[in-house]
Amino acid sequence: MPADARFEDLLAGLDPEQRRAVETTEGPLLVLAGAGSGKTRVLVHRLAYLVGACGIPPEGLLAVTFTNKAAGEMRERVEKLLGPSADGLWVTTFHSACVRILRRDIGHLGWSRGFVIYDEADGLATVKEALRRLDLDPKIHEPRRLRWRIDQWKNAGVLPAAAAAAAHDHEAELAAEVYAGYQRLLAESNALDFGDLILQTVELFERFPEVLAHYRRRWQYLLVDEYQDTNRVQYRLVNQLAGEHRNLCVVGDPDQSIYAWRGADLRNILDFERDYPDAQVVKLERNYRSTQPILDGASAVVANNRARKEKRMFTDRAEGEAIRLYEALDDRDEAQFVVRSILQAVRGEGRSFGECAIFYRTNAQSRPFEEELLKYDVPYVVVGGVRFYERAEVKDALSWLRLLSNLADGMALRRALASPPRGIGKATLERAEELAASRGTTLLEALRALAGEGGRTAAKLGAFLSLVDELAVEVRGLLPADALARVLDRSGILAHFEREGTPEAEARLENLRELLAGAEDFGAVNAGSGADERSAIELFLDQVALVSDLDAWERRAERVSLMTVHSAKGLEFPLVFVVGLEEGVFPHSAASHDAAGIEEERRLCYVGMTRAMERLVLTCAAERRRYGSRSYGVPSRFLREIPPEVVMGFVPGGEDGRPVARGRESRSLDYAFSQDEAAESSTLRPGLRVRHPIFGEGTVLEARGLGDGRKLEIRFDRVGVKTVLLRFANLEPA
DNA sequence: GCTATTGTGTTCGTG
DNA sequence: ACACAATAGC
Repeated sequence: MPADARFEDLLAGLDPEQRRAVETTEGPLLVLAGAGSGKTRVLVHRLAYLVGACGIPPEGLLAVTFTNKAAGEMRERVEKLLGPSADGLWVTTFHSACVRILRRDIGHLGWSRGFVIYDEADGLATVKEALRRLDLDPKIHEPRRLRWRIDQWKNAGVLPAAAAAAAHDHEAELAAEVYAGYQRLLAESNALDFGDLILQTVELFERFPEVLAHYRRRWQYLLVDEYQDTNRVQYRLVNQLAGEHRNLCVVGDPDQSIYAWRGADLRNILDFERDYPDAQVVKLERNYRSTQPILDGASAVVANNRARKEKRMFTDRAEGEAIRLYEALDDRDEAQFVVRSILQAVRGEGRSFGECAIFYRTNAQSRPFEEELLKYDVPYVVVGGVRFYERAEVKDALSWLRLLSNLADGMALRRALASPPRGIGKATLERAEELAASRGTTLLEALRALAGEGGRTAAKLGAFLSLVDELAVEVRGLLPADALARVLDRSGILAHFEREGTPEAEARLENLRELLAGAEDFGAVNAGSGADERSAIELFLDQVALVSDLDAWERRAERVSLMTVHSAKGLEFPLVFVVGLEEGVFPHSAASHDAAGIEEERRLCYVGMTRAMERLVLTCAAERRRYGSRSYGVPSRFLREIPPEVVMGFVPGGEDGRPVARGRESRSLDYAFSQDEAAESSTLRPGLRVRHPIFGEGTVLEARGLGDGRKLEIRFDRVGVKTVLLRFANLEPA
C-alpha cells in the first residue's frame, strides 16, 4: 500500500510552509528550519515525495546528514512511507558517502582501495612519527596542537603545498612541513584520516572530472541537512555535485551553528542565496516541540547575538510551566537537586526516567551526576566521553583485524605487535622503522628483514610474523565475528587478560565480549548485502571507524540520558536539565576569547534549551571542583538574558535542606550583580582606552560598584582624573 | 625489555 | 583528581 502512495498521503499533516519545502523540488532551495519546527518530518516527506509522487528513481537521490543516527532515523521513516520502493536511496553521512565513493575511485589519487581510516589516536601517533622523521622535538612542537592545525587545514580544504605557500613565519612553515610529512606517512600506510575522507573526495572530483560526472549523473537531487555545520570542504563537495542540475536543497538553522571550532563555516548557509541567486527560501518558524515559556526563554537568549539573521519562532503551546532555575551551593548540591527533581517527577508526576535528560558543557561534568544517580539506583546512560571503539583493548583487537586486511597498516601493526606483550619492544621497533624509511618498504617488510638476522628477538619476531601470515589466510572470507573470535584466541589477547584476573582485566574482557556481540549483530544485518566485493570484515571496520557514541545511543524508556549539549543537538526530551551555567563553564572560558566565541556558546545554550518539550530546568553552582581544586563561579550571563517573567527561581537553604522557591522574579540580587560584574569586568577593565563624549579620550584606572551603580575612575588626557557613572557616561572604546 | 615511579597536562565540543 | 606518558631502575 505505501508503495503507491499518492501525493496527498505524502503531504498529509504538513503545515503550509512545510508543504512548500516538500513540493519545491526543482532548483536550489534553502530551508531555514528553526528548532523544533518539524525539520526531520519535512526531510522525510521530501524524499518520499520525490520518489513516490515525482517518480524520481531512488538511486537518483542523495541525502546527507552529520550523524549515522540522524541518517538511520531518516532512512527508516522514508522506508515506512515508501516501502520497498525506497531501495537504492542514499541517506547517509558525509563521511560514509565519501568512504563509499573513495572505495570505488580512490585509485586515481594513488591510494589503494583497501585504505584504512585512522582515528584521532592514530593521527596523533602519525604526527609524532612525522616529527621524529623531521628531527623535531615534540616538546617544542606539541603533537596535539599540530594535529589540530592539520585538521583545520583539511577542513578548510588546504593541501600541504598550499599550507607551505601561505606560511609567513617560521612556525607556520614548520607546521606545513609536518603536515606534508604526516600526509606522506598516511600514504605509506595506505591510510586516510577523517579530514581526508572529505578532502580527498573533493580532490578526486576536481582532478578527475569524469569521475565527478559519473556521480553527477547518478544523483539528480541533493539534500543536505544541518547545512549550518558544514565546513568549507563539505561546501565544495556539495557544490561540485550540484554543479549542473542545481537541484540542491539545504536545510539548516544559523542559530544552531555550534561547530565553528571544527571548521564549520556559517558563510555556507548565510551566503546560499548569493551562491544561488535563483534560490527559493522557506522559513519554518512554527515550533511544535516546546511550551511558550521555554521558547521565550531560549529565543531571548539567542536574540543577544549580533551576527544573526532575525527569526521569530512561535508556538501554539501557550500553556506550560515556567523555566526553573536553581542556584546551587556547589556541584554536589547541583547534582543532588537535579536527581531529586527527577525522582520527584517520576514518583510524583508519573514521568519516566527516559523522559529526562541532563546536558552539560563538558564531558568532565558528568561525574557528580553519575554518583548521585547511582546513589538512588536511578538507571542512566552517559553518551560520549571515552568512546567504546577507542578503548585500548578494543583498539588492540580491531588493530589485528585491520592489519590482517591491510598488511601496510603500520599503525595497526604496532598495536598488534604489542598486544599482548611479546617481548618485542621499542628498540626493535625503532630499528624496523629506520629500515623501512631508508629502504622505502612497509614496516612489516622491515620486520621480516630483522627476523632473518637471528638472535633471541629475531626468534620472537619470527613467531609473531608467522602468526600474522597464518591468521591472514585463516581469516579470509570469514564473517567479522568469527574472524574476531579467532584473532582474540590465536593472538593470545584473551589468555593475557584471563591470566591477569584483576577486576580491571575482567572489565576489559567484558568490553571484548561486547565488541564480539557487536560484530555478530553486524554480520546479521549485513548478511544479505553480499553484492559488495569488499569483504565483510572490511565493511565492519569501515562501520566501526565511522560510528560515534551517539549513534549507538537509543532512547530507552527507563534510563536518564546524560550528554554534552553538543551531542544533544537534534534530540528532544520532555524534561531537560541544562547544568553548570556559570561564567567560564558555560560559556566556556576557552571559547570566550572573542565575540564570535561567545556567540557560538550562546547558540549552544539555545540548542540546549530548545531540546526541552515541557520542563526546562537550569542550574548553576557557586562553587565547583575543577582540575581537582575548588573554583568559584559566577552565574552565566545567559541566565540573565532570560526574561524574569518566564523563570521560577529556587535556592538552597530550606529546613531539611530542601530548595526554596523564590517566586517568579526574585532571582537573588547578588546574583544579578555578579552577572553585571562578569559582563562588565571583561569589557571595562583597568588599562582600557575609552572615549567620553565631553571629556575626550582617557584610560580606565579602576572600576567600582555593580549594575546601575557601577562607577569608573578614568584619567582623561585633557581634564585629568574623573569618576563617572557607567550608566550615563556613554563611553565607547577609543 | 619490562615495571614502578614520577611528572605532566587535562577538560571545549565531534566524525 | 586523574589518566597517561616519560623516565629510571632493574
